Amino acid sequence: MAVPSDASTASHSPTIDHVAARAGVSTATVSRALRGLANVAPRTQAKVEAAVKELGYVPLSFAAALAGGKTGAIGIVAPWTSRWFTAHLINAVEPLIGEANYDLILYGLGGSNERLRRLLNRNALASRVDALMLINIPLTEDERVQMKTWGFPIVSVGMGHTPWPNVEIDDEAGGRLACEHLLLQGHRDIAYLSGDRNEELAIWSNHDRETGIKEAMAEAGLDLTRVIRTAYDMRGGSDAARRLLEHSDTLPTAIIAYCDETAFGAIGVLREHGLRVPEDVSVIGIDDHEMSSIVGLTTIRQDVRAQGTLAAQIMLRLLRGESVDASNFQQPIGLVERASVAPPREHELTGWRR
Amino acid sequence: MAVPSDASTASHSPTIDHVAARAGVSTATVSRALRGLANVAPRTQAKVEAAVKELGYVPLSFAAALAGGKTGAIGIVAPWTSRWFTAHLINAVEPLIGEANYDLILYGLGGSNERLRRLLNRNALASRVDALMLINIPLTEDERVQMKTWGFPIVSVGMGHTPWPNVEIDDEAGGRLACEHLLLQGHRDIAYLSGDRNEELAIWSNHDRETGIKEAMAEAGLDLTRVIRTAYDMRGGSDAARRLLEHSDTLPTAIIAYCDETAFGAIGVLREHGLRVPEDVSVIGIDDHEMSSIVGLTTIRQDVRAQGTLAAQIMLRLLRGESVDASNFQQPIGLVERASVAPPREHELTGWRR
DNA sequence: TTGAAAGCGTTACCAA
DNA sequence: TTGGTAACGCTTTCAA
Repeated sequence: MAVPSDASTASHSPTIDHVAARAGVSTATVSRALRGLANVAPRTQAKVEAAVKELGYVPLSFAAALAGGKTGAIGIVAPWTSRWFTAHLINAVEPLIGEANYDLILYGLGGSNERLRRLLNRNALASRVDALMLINIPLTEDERVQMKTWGFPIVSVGMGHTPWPNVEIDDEAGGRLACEHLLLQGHRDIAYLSGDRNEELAIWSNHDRETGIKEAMAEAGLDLTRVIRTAYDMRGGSDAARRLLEHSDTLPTAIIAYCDETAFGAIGVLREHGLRVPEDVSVIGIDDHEMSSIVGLTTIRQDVRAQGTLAAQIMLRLLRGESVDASNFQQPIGLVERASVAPPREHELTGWRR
Repeated sequence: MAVPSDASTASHSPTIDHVAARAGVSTATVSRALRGLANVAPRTQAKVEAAVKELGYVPLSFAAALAGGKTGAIGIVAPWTSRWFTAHLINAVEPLIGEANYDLILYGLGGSNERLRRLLNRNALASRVDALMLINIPLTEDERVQMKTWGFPIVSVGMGHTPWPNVEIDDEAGGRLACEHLLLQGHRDIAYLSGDRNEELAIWSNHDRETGIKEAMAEAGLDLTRVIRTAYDMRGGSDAARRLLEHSDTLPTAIIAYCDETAFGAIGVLREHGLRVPEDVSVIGIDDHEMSSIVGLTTIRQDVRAQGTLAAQIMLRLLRGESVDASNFQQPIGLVERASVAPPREHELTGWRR
């Protein structure tokens, strides 16, 4: 490449060749010096650094990517970006990625399964990032096989896929724990405000929570007969509660919500209908959303931030070529008792009649 | 470039040259066909498309970036990514960006002013994206001048910078509206749970809201003497309320919170101290967070989603080379009355004594 | 420890 | 409407 005879005249950003000319060394040497490779004499290193500073040189990331095969970016694929779990996960991951000097490319899917398929099927992703974090992303067998050919680190959170490491909680245990707490308080008529079958992108965590609940019920000799399917957020919780009130002759004495946001939505509707929580209906969630302490919601706690930090650390290890010692990283959960669960009342409900 | 004689033998991803060989046309023609440029015969177009499909070819974005100068990515710079405003804004922006076939590179700053400076001062950003959206980002004059040389579309939300278009609400009017509502109810002793001076990254919206409040107070012949500075989130609200309770001999009759999340935090602490909202203290927020309807928080509503959509549309227009007809897009706000504001009680506070 | 030069996969220009 | 070919700015041999 031709180096302008007078670098200071350059109208555009300086290139590595300008730096080389300025420092009186070759392009290759600048490249090595800048990336901290061995075999660069201290004096040379200093000259290069000085030239870089004087020129205000910044490497063009995609030129480096083209030549070196590394993009300097990490992709995060998530069904949604603003719901509680994902928003907080991204927030935890982002500083670690930034400090490791990677860009974070966010592939939000707006809940669309079709957008996910398009993203994965075109191999576009493979050339755009050096590593991928999948947040609650289901994969078909074909996709999984194809992604293995991509040959860069993949880490998942929530839904796991062999052979990649996965950070998760035990959703089944979560559902069970929530249900057992209600049973212990004496509840027998329990409803589950579940995720929607059509919202395919979070289907497994929901499935597992439901399984846990069913198991706990079964152990108490009961059936989970009331399951309302709805979206995984506050609005979904409201809709579900509304349907529960409209289509049932009797009210359950307790409600388990897929997550805290669903619980909030449900509580709002219950109150609108003049029902008190927990006097008339108990409600328990899963997550421990910050708002839960304000609302007084009893819930099963999970630590998203810890999950995000761990997933990011694993990813960065893999990017450095180090290995990780397990493929499944299960994070603890626990019951947080607050004010939204109480023993069922024995007398008739006052204040609510269909 | 040499084209493998037997393309099907290619071990790695097919390149544009493979496609060209397969379709029996030149590289240049494939490039044109793929980008939908004019001057490609329908037959040729069809041949190329067929070859692309058979080979599963996907263009390498950074090779295109290097040659064509377009990165295919849009950057979003935001102080935080998980707080209500930003999370919802990103959520609104992201599908529009995705559908326009741009990647979204998220530069979260973890609230760190220093990270912002580093990001802007190295011209790295300039080469990584085709356009930039700044969410509540303050710019020094030097930075602003330098960024003008970047020569690609910039759109901001919240804090605006000439000459770029800005989407915002009138924060001053918001503060005023909140305060006037309280004054109308008869409140005279009002506290403002304000943002922290040290959290430099949202300082202006807070400043404006505070100004609006002061003006409203002044018009009623009052001074805003109680201002507690704290972080812009729930925890900040809790801290501020705690300090208010600990350091004051008397309680204000009403509290204006910088935003709804701050209000939630404050309400939690008030309740912990046995104080009822609104019987003992009225609380008003700004935002209309989804949780506000559950908590019954009176607030000043703003529509984040609309702001995000508008900002994204403006950005995409600019990217298409179209012009926008204004530089300031002010979005409406409005009072939402719920249950957290009531007239002040005349008698002494019961249930709370320092 | 350094330099010269050949790629990396695309776009853009100029001719045909 | 097409093809040949020189960039684009960096990394990576291979030799020196």
